[in-house]
Amino acid sequence: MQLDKVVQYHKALADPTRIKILILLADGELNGQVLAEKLSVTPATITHHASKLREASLINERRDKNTIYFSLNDYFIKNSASATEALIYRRTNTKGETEMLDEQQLKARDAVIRNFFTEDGRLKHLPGQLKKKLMVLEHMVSKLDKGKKYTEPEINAFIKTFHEDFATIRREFIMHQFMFRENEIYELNPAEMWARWENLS
Amino acid sequence: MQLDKVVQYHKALADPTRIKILILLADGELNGQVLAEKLSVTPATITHHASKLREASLINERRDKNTIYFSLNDYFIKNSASATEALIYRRTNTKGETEMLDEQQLKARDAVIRNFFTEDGRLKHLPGQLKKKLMVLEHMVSKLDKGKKYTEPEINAFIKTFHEDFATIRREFIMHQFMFRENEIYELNPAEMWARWENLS
DNA sequence: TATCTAATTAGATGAACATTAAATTTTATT
DNA sequence: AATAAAATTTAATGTTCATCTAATTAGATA
Repeated sequence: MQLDKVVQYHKALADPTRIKILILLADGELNGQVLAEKLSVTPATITHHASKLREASLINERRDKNTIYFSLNDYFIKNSASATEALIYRRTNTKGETEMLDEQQLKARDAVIRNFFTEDGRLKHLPGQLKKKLMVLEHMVSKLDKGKKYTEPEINAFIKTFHEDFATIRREFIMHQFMFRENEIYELNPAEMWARWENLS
Repeated sequence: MQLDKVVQYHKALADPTRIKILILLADGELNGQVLAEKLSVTPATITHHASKLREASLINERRDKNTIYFSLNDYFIKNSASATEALIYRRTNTKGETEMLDEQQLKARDAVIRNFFTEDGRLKHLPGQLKKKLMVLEHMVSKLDKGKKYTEPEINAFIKTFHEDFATIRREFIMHQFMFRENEIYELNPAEMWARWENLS
């Protein structure tokens, strides 16, 4: 269940030492000893915090000889927050207010789809802007069957009908929780798809 | 220091029971007993969690006779996350991606304003949709002087130039933190107004 | 005033967790 | 093979915290 993920993410950020680590890493990668020095704690403490940050996908690690350098996983930091929101405001838009803005939103989405896909339905490239990217991902994922389980090669093949770089896009599917992965099997997130980017805004 | 605030906010969300409370409140206000019942905990536990959520400004409370009803503080839930980001990445927006959607957002806002106000600037009614409501509230509040202090009758009179139901709208101002109230004196929230709903999207 | 209901407080318990020192592991260097 | 450097693990300690029960407070009603 995704509740655990959200809790885990916030736990990771619910400690001053860990926040300070992230702030330090925002200026560039650092190794454990240096972090320990700067924060006046022992290396063991850094190891401890690093594992929590790693489990929440907030940092990356790179080994060079004996030394492990930590760096921010900007991507997750920027996007995990919206997962909380999406969890809290899960329900679809209940009130029947279908006014102009909604129509414009629909138009905007169509424009984005037309803009980022070719006539024969191939993806040109992933949008940089979060909201547009979500629209694009949602468009692709909407072609999958709800409830059906897919193997990784199947998912790869599916994505390749849109774009060569299946690895990146597959990662985006997971990261934005359009899909779940459980022991090598992929499945669509049962939540309403449209609610995703509409509720974010 | 703002680090504490950020840590406090994430601590508030770093517990499954509290997340569940927020999810329940997303469907509308509930009192302590009902929450306790739905979550299979004692009322004392709810009191405990409510105080944490309150300290992080994630919920509002309303008293009716013996009963206290809790509701979401949507505004804080949506915006506190970006405070974390701002703390970690002190620098401003680097990417120059100014594409179509932003322009459409501006157009959309204008459309909402035109839609909910008459030609002579009166408010027809408050939108039900959060985003639109924020636009409408911001539009009104932008006519007030930043830094100036207002008495309650002054605020009421001001609101009545837009709409008869000053009580509701005044409450909305406070609830969505466009204004502060401190011993019967009202004042504009010094935060940038535009940042408010733009950051939501 | 007495009574009812909802909420809060106080104190207790057990689990989770941040931190450290000391021992161990990993990887590279001589 | 021996040594050095960085990271990790282990075990211990003290703190924070979620939860409960029982007692108390606050507000409303009869």
